[in-house]
Amino acid sequence: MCSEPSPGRTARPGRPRSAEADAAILLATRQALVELGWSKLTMGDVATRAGVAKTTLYRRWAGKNELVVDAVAVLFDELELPDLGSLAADVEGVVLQFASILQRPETKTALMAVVAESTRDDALRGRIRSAIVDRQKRLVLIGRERAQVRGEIPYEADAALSARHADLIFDVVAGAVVHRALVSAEPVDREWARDFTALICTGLQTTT
Amino acid sequence: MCSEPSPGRTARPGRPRSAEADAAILLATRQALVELGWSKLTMGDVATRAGVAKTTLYRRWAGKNELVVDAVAVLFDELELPDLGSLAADVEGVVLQFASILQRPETKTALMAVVAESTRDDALRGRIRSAIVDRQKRLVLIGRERAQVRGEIPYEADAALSARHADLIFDVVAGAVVHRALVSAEPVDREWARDFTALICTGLQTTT
Amino acid sequence: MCSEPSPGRTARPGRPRSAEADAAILLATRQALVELGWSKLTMGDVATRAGVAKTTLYRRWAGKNELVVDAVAVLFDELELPDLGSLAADVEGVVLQFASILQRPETKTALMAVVAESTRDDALRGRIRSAIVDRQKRLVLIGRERAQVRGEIPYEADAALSARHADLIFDVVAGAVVHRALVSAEPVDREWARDFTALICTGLQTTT
Amino acid sequence: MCSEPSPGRTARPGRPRSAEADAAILLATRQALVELGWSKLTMGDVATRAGVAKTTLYRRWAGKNELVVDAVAVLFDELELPDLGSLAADVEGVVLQFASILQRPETKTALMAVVAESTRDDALRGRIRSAIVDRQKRLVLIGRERAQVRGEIPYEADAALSARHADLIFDVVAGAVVHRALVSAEPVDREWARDFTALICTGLQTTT
DNA sequence: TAGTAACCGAGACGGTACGTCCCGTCTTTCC
DNA sequence: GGAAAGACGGGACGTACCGTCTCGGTTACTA
Repeated sequence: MCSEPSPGRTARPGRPRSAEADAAILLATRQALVELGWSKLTMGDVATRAGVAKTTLYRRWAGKNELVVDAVAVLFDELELPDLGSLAADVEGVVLQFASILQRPETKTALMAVVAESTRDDALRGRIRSAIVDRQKRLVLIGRERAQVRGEIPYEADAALSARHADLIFDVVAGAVVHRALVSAEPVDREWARDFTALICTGLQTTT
Repeated sequence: MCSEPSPGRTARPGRPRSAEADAAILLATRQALVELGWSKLTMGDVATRAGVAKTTLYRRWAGKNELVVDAVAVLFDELELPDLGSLAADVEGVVLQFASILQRPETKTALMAVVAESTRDDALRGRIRSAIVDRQKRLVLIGRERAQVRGEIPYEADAALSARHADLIFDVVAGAVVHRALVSAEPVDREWARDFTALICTGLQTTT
Repeated sequence: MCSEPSPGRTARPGRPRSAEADAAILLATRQALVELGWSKLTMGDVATRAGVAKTTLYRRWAGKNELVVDAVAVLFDELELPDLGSLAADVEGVVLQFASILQRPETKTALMAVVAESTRDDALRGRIRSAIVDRQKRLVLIGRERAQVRGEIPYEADAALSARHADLIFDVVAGAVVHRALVSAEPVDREWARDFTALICTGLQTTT
Repeated sequence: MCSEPSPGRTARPGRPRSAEADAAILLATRQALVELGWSKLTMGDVATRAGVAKTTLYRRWAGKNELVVDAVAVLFDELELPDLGSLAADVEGVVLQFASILQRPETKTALMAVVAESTRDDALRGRIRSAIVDRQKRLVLIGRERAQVRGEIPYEADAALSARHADLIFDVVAGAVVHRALVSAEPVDREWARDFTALICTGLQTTT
């Protein structure tokens, strides 16, 4: 979760940290996010909800940002990309899946907040990237490879170009969904997903 | 800036609010954003920088969120859409312009933060929309009409469909740029803008 | 209270209002003292109650202390000392009269407060003395002279000694009543007044 | 000082309150009273002087009134009543002792102020009574008993009457000294003490 | 089976910022 | 041209959290 100093050498002296406390804290954090939102969430309140002392909390996380990233990250583990038979169907599927996570009150209030904080905190940005962003980007890579296998989009031999293209797709898809959901504050429903897919799929199939 | 209940009835009794104070506060807010970032910015500090009492601040803005939205909003006024001769060139141009605003330290740290807050505050969302978002959406409408005149994209007779399409384009363009700049934290340079334009322009020309 | 447009003769033009304002302010001050007490009374509130601008208030009084002294002072004008036939009866009478003023909520809360302030403000002390204290001390002088005429207490030829004695009596009587009423917070009723009179009257008749 | 709910059960969980902080705060309060007086004394300033956070102050005292009562109360602990051989000498002694405390700048500015506040705050009045007033009333009881032993004043068999008489004496003595010192603002010197003693001693010896 | 080291809860600590109230002063406009 | 209305710079309020620091006590490995 946080710091595993020596994964093989689990035998540190003294009493080990309570695994239950970890789970209770993360759960309490998500509940507090739902009820209070990011800005009203406090460490002390989370500690109380989790039935834990504040010190226990600070022993594991450096602050609110880190705690919330970890608390929200697990929600992105449920992302999958079932093969729906075509590039368009896959894009539509991933858009809807991503949207369903973004609509949850805990992610809605937390995601933009930690991103905002990360603009001035490199360590936090790294944590967000590994805990949240990469979990989504994985889907782009999978879907792209699958489309190449299907022959819907061409192979790109140059690895660098290929990565650049994947990043572009990721920013376009994730950015559009986030913007629709949080800035425009309109629903990301099947209809919008279809419109969006129609807009970018021709581009996906013709560019690199 | 705040509320002008009756624009014609300017004659309220008592001493009128200082217009200089307004300007000084907004300037001080932007400076503080640059130096401290969103989370370390405090109302008291802004007041001190502006040479103004804290009460003067609270008389005009309900809190940090509202103040920052107004302080940052003016930066988006500089957005223009010169006719660069083609749809692709226009898209590329607006992407780069938008990106240049987003790269400024004051917008970078503030924009995501207020969006995050707005997920739990409808009034704030409305303020963001009118002060910032709509100022950009205007460009989409202009560019779209211009492309229709050029014959690059078809006319859409149905006004509702047309508006839906414009909203989609806006979410895709703005979302992608914001995501690239703030979440992925990679530069939105001419190269990326070209790649992005290439990706979506075919879609723009064929859909709706 | 403040503006009476009632009589029909509204007297629109002209100068007045200034004399009314004085009375309205002092009345409002007493009402505020009753409702809020000394420490919660504010200049702005008094101005509002009096239907007067704060500036009008500050033009006449330097601050809360001075205002309250003047507002409360008039209450001491009603003090009288009817000749009750004997020294003891006169003492008892003055004790009860003084007590009845002290029991009023506006004096109760204000008197000790301005005295406390006066320990660090000589001008205020002078104002209290002339506006309040001397109004009470007058009764001691009258009662003493009357008792001398009756032959209950001896004449004192030495004016300085005489003044010293009068001051002593004043401090004992006023001090005891104030202490009973405000510090011990017990009622100064007829019974207590009789006990008090019994205690000091022999002393009064034998000393100086 | 504050509340010791169960003197035997000293083992409350958590970090105990700092006794040093208590002492530092009370000392700082007295110093601030001397330098600034009651009305200019602020909680924040006291905290700073004591090298303590404002919250630490508010954790122990509800406000300025309560704090000042406790800070000043200890000064009254030095009151004693040495047997000076006669009722008159004892009265004169206690008057001078009491006066010497009242002349101190910290008591002078604070005592009347908290009494004034206590007229609208029953809890505060109780605190003043137990922390300050009762400490002095003790002396009356001692001196009275001593005089009875000496045969200077008669025994009073009725306990209720006896208590009433003691209260009366206390109000007269304390009230006169306070009034002389704080309202008349004249010195309570040996001469005044002698005059005062002469005035009331005959009464003391003949009544009740 | 005794030590010992790190854990645990509770809660006080020095701080910072909050948003409000009131101060006493200063415009501005109206009557 | 005096006074209402009300904004102004300023200071203190009492509160909420911050992240740290004792406390007394518990837990589990190690000697």
